[in-house]
Amino acid sequence: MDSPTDLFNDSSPQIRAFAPTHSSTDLPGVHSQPSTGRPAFRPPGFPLIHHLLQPGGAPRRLGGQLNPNLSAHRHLGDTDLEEDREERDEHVEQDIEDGDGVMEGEESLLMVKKRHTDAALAAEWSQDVLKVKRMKLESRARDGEAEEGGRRREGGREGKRREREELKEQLEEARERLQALQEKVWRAFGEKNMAEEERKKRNRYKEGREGRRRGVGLLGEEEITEGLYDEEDIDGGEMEKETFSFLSVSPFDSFHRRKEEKQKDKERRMERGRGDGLHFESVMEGAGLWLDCGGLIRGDWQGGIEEEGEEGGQKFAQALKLELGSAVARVIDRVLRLYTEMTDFTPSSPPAAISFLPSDGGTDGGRERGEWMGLLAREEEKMRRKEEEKRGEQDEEKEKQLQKSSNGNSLPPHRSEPTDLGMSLTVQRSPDIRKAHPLLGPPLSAHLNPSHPSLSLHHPSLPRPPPLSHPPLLPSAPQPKDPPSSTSFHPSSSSSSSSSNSFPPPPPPPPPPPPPLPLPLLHYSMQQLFSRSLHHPQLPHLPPSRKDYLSDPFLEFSSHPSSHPSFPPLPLLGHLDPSLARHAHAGRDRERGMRGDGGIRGGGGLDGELYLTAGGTQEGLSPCHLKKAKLMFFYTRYPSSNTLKTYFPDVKFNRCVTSQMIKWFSNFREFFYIQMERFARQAVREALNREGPPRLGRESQLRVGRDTELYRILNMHYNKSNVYQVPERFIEISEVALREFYSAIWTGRDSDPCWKKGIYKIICKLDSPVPDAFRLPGCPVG
DNA sequence: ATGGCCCCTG
DNA sequence: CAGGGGCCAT
Repeated sequence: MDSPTDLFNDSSPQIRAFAPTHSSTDLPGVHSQPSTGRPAFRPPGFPLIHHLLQPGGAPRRLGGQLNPNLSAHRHLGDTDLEEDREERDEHVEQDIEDGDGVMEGEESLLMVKKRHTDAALAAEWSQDVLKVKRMKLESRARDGEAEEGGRRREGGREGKRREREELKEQLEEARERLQALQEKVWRAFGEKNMAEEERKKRNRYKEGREGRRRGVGLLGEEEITEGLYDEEDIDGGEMEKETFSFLSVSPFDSFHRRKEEKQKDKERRMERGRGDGLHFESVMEGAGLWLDCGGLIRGDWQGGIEEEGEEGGQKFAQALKLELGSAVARVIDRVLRLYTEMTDFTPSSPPAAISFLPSDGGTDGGRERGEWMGLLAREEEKMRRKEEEKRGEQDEEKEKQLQKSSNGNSLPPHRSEPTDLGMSLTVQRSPDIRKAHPLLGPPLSAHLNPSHPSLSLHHPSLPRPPPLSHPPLLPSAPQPKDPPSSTSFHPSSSSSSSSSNSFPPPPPPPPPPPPPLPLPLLHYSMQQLFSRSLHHPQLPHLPPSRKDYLSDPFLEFSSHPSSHPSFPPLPLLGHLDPSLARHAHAGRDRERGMRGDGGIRGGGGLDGELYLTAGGTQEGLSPCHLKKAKLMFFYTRYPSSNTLKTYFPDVKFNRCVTSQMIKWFSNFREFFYIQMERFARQAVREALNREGPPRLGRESQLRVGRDTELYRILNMHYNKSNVYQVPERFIEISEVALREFYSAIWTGRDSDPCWKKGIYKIICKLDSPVPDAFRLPGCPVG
């Protein structure tokens, strides 16, 4: 996984160390492998915090008297960590051999762990830190004394022993505290939700920092050591490792016998040293020594192995602790910086970075991740805060959108299609057959024919000006139909003409009717608003994108050989009506968004339908897809499943979806043929009623001009919003179907139960290619 | 047996 | 427009 930790090479070992894997190699005995050429008492690579994270872990062999509690918590370490550590500090290992290092490790552990405790624990922890610091000071003083004692052996044996005992007591106390903290941590982890955890972590972190600062007041060298590693990440990493090794108990496991001896010796010395006062001089000496611990600890530690190895180890451990504390902080800061930089560069949800953060307070995983979380508490917090902010913003936006969409749902319903159909049907029954059926009457054809050429010339798409340059042209464009002429001869002029007038002119089109599906509408509204909010600011920059996503495909489409330019460019639509423009923009935005994976996307539609989808493709079909399918029906009445897949790239096709879409087209055809049959029968009746030779005006009458009722009905059904120009090809095919039906009815073939199949075959062959614009996801037009 | 289509119904 | 039944081809 790509995490900022990868950028920080020195940190990676620790990350691995936190891995929950426990292998037999973690056993104490395995740690000292001859191949490594390391001393047998080489400390294991147990992460400092590991045992904290695994409270229930199987206790290992007791690691000697010094760390009974710790050993109880001991858990198998991580082989990787061990390996990494093998390549590094040896002095640490030796120092760990001395049990005194455990305390230091515990402190570090606490420092890390404190981030997982709640505020109260944090306070407690601060106290602990102070206490440990004091212990450090004391031990330092003792160390100094010990060094001096090395020179003047004769004195202070008893004092030493006393010191040791004190140290031991303190250590025990620290361990107890640690245990308590650990328990609290577990409880907190189990009970608190993530938000609380994060908040508390922040508080804890603050407190920890404060505690550290306070500690600095006592131990000035901490600051200095921090400075040491300010520029040296490697050193910091080493220090981190050392810290972890301090916690590890394996040295005790491996050499518990030796430790016992040492412990006894220590106690003896402690008792000895008790009598000796702590000299400030020695303290300073020790401090000075620790100042150099970054690089010289080794020698110091080597000295520690000797008679006073415990003391030296203690000193070393303390120094290490100090440096580790600061180094860890540095590491964290550095990682944080790196991480924040990364996140800054990828503001839109850096998955990798986020993934590395255990954002979800998982129980088990959270524990294991917890260590690293602790180390990276700061980064994590920042990241989480960022994420939270992002989420909060998104949620806010979603809520807003939902609200808006809910408001949008309350849009007034618009004229329903059944009304038109019903009107046409009533017209059909009207006594004036000529009016009701423009296809039949000679006067109708006479009127229609002359009007047609002019109508075709008026197609707005043909002389379409550059989208943005000539908005004024739009109003006249969409519907070439001439209202007066149509009304003059159109059947049921009163009702149908009014209705026909209402649908053709897009310039001030009535608000599109809300789709019958409330849920999709909701999604749509949200999506639409989302798109709008996202891209409205981009409107000034639209020209290029518009060209990429809209104009080009539609120009292609317009120049399609099989069809006249029937799809007005979206920019034009935008000028036609703000609402249409909005739809167009939404659709375009959607299309753009759909191309990307993972983005919120959905089918946005003219009638306002969008689906929020999680993946790159949509599981279900949205009203937008239905609309698109209807528009596609203008070109293909019998699309294959492959065709559908080609033109619905944003749909994740499965059996259900495919069958549903096939069913759509089946329904489209059904409606289409029903209308054809109906008008064909009407024409037949009219022709019969005319008493004249039906052939006379049949060819001219059986046509589907843009000014005919049949056209209006079809347009209403497949292009309800009338945003698209119905392809001329579709009109031609409609005429073919109408004539076929008329012919079949006229000749009485309709008596055959399968008489329609022949017509179906004919129409099936008349499918024309779908414009490439439909290959884009979403609706080609709002 | 399966899938596609048509037809009918709600 | 969806669902169910029937038919037909594979």
